[in-house]
Amino acid sequence: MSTSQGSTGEPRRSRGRPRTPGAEQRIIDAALEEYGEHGWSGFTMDGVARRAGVGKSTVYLRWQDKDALLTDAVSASSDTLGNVDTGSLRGDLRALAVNLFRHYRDPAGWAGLRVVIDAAGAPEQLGGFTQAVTEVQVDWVVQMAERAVARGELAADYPPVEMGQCIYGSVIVQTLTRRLDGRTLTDEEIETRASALVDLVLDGATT
Amino acid sequence: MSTSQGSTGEPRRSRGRPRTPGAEQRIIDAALEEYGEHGWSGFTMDGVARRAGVGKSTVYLRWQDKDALLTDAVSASSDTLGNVDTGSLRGDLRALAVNLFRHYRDPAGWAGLRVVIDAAGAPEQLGGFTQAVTEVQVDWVVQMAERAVARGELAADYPPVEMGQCIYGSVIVQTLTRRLDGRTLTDEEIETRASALVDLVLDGATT
Amino acid sequence: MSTSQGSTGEPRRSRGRPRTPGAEQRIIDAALEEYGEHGWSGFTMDGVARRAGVGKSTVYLRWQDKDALLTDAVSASSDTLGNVDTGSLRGDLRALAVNLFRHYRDPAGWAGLRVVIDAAGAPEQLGGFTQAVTEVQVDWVVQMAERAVARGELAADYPPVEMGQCIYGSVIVQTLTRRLDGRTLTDEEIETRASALVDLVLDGATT
Amino acid sequence: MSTSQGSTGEPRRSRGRPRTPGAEQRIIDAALEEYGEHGWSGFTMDGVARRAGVGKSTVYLRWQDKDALLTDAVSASSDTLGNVDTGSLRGDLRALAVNLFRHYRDPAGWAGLRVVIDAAGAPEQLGGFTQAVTEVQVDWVVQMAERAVARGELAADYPPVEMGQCIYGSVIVQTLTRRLDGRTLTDEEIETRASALVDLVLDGATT
DNA sequence: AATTAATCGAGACGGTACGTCGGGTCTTATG
DNA sequence: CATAAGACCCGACGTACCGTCTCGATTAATT
Repeated sequence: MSTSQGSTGEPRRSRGRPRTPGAEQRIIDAALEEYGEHGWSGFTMDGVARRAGVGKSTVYLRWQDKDALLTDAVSASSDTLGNVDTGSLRGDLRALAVNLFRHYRDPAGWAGLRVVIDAAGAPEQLGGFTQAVTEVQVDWVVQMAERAVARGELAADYPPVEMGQCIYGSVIVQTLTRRLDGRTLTDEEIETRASALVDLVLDGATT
Repeated sequence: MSTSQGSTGEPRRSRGRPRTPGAEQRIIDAALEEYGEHGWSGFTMDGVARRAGVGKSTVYLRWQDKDALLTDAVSASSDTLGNVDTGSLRGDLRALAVNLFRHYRDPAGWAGLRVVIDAAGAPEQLGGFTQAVTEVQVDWVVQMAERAVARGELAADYPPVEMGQCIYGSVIVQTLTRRLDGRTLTDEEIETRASALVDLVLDGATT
Repeated sequence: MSTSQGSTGEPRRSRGRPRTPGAEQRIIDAALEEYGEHGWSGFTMDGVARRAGVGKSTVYLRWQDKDALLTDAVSASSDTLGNVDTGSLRGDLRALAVNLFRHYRDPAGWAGLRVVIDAAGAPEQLGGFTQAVTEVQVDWVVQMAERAVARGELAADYPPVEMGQCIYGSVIVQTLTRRLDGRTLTDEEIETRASALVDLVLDGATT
Repeated sequence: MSTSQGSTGEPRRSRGRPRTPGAEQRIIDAALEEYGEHGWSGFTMDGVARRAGVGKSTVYLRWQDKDALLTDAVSASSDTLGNVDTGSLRGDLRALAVNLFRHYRDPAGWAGLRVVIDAAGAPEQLGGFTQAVTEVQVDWVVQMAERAVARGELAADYPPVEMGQCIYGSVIVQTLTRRLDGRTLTDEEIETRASALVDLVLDGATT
């Protein structure tokens, strides 16, 4: 997901001094912390560099600009949200919803949402990123649904994409609403809401 | 929704030169156009003032800062989204979903979403606004559901807030995804998706 | 000599807010002080702006870059060096030499010399400036010599430009040499050296 | 004159890879060319290293910093300026003046002047260098004068230092002025000016 | 009619952050 | 070991924008 290097396991060593190993991660961590503390306006490249104990040029050597850094920092923390397999569709969806609630509860996850919105507003520049974040998350639901179909829990012709969108979107809206009064959801609330959400999506409102 | 003055139809004339009548609207239009063309990073107050043919002080006389202007410009276009009454719950929800899709399809509505995200990230500053935008939209669903309960379409104990969150959120996620490849949804697609979404919410996935 | 405005007494008022009157001078003073304290490497635009109590944009609104500011600041302090008229050629030249010695003794004057050297190295960019500083100073000697010719002190056909170059140059070289051991010339030394210099130029070495 | 190592012809071989033979000279040449083309502001160590086809560390291995490199590059070409003996004082001085004119005409010599100015501005760091360049040059005049005294051309009590300063300084000022219009002196002009200068210094203006 | 006061366009102002660049140091793989 | 390459930290550069301010010029409502 990183902008800075291809994932091809190229063992080729370049000539000069190699890039400091820990720097990448230290910068990303610093970026998330800075964003969490100061919000978007107050998120400074100088601040990130200082907190990471790194020169600004070291940051700009790896990321093109502020957006690219935040983008990368943010997508690093949303990779494993959907890696669940509880044996039942309802269980899988509940676990996913809980993970999503927790992810968007903390500033890093929230920052990701901000970046996604930006990216969608300027798709020619950041298009690839949003795909990585958004569609991947919807995809997990598709995989869960396929397992459910294989188990006979779900009709084969049911399009699961809409379910994913509902769950993903509902979590966002609820987090949005909940952040307004300055507080965030407790773990118990998250469990309750996740169950209600999944029940609605699976059983419908008119049952 | 304007920040600058109460809506009380006060006919009282102040002493000095009255504010130029068209200015308010010209500025809002300019703001939406600038945002639509350049996105957030590229949306500058100087740019808005120049495009509106107005001095910067004229803008700052009416809005406190950049956020307030964008907020106002944006929320002016989202007031009537839920004013529908088709006689059936399914029809109401479909109409609402269609309106939401259309709203978030153009840059003005999209900008609103960004402002909401920002506001939620800094609730102490912009909290009031997000309430106006977010909860109001969910509220419409509540009213629709109440009418449906009165008509006997829906069980009285069913909590409609989740339905609103699902619909609202799903539209957001779908718009997000759709903006990625540089194109937006056609009206036909919107109709199809709105129906599918409402069916899912009303009937559930496991029917 | 200022880069920022023509000297034509144009009473025409421009439209916006007029430039703060004292700013120009405050910035120049700050520049000379900063240069005097920290030298060239250590002479910072941020430092100048801060010391002058002024934003950086205010500085860059008036001067194109660092060089232009230092150039202007420096040439402002060398305008009256040759305004002397003692009644005799020898007296005039002595007064000029004393003034030059004193001028190059303090950091502001010295900075001017550096700028002149730079300018001569890149004449396409700063050519006009060096003329203002260098040739004007030589010119003073020409005027002194003309007065001397009118008084009958000097042969009419004697080219005075060489005299000016000798005096100007000798002061530079002596100041150069003297700054090496970390100390500068006292006023008495200046008087002595000025006399010796003028005597040499007027009477020659082989008298 | 190199900063990096004594000139003692030590035939002792050190242990590792020997220094690339041509590097020293290639770097010096590159430095002079870079200075000649871009002037002081535009003279960068990266540029020198690249032009010399050498790593930056190779440069810093031999010279302590930018000043040291330029200093060295520059002083290599000013060693033999005063090695003249024509048999008469007037002839010696003329030859010296001609050499000086020629020296300061090309960028290398000019760069030396710039370095001298810098050095005088920060004597604690570069003091030794300026002495080497400045006083040595004045010294030549002293030696010429001593020979002249021995020949009976000059009164024994006449202080020759002032003569040297006059000649040295006048050449600088004239070169300064001449570089302004983008052109430099021709050899004929140099001869003429050298003669006029020496005549002034030897015979005085009031003869 | 004269006065008063709010608003207007324009643009300078003090700040702050941007992304770039250069200096001088450090750390590798390669001779 | 020395070298070449180039990443590293630092800090200044010149630019852009924010939100404020100060002008002269309008434009009513009030004297």
